Amino acid sequence: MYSLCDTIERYIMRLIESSPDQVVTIQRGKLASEFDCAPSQINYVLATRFSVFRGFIVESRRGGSGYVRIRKIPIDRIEPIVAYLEEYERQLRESDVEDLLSWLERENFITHRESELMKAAMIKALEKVDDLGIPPGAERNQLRSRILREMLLQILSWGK
Amino acid sequence: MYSLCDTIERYIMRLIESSPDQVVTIQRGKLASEFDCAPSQINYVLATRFSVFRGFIVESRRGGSGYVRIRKIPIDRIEPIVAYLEEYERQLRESDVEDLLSWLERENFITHRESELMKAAMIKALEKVDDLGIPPGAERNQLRSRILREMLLQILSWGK
DNA sequence: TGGTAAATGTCAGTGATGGTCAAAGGGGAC
DNA sequence: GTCCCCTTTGACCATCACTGACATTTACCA
Repeated sequence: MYSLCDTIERYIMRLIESSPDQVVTIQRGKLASEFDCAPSQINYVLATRFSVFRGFIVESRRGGSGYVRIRKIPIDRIEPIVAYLEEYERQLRESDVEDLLSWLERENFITHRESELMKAAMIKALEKVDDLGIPPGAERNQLRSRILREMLLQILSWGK
Repeated sequence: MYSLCDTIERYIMRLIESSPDQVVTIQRGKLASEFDCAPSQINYVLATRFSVFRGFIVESRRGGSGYVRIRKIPIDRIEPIVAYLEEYERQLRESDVEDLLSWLERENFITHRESELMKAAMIKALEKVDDLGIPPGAERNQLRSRILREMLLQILSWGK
């Protein structure tokens, strides 16, 4: 039932976890031929599974001796996250929210239950509010951001 | 006389019961062709027989290697929440929210932190959303109600 | 200096899933 | 027979995985 995408994700994740610095450097072409897939498939995995909202930073270099480096972001303070969110407020999609929450959960800022609660408020509750005059799109994403912002500030006040 | 709906229900139920974790993962298309019916029939079965109110959680993923996962949840003493949920579908003032949350907390349905999170989403976040075209009053109360509803459903799925 | 080989990035397109909703179908109570 | 509620279907939509053509960047060497 696992897709190739899932398999590659778990492979990279294992590499990172077994690294002392939570960093791994790979070569896109080599990895692609190991898994017998198109090189761009690796980019897809990186984009969907190792995004900033999931707590990773991906750097790369092209050309001769090029590489892709995936780094797990260490967080011990949550303020930078709030700042980051305020900067990108207008572009916060549902999937970004989900990714961020699972990151916060993984880092023990919030419990699984708290994550589920927040998801309910920011995703489920906003799925069908057209009748309240809140159509899908920018406006709804902004409302979502407001709710997230307040909840994060609440979490911030707890400390870790 | 069993309907197709009943047959599929019992089939899924057997799968769940014979699973150690009370979880089963299926593919909508495959199941539909096994029972030689429209795929949406599966959705109907899920919606009518495996709802939260009957003690199940259904997750799914679309696209290639998509799936539908049905999980049985332990439910215990959740009737008061359901009752509240159905009664207060309409509108909720801030004070209503406060009252409900302190009750839920007192009854150990939620923790203090969870209560604070919910307050952040339903009170603080909705204090200044005029610029998003959501003026104070009925409309905002309805939005608050939607958020509460989804969060309560989430709590309900946890049991106690 | 400039050209070439070797990497990675981007993006739109395709196929495979599952979701939604309105409308048709069917069986029992009366 | 009629009505009503539950079932069942089909058309259409949304999402996800994956690919391939093409673009961009870099190192190295003549």
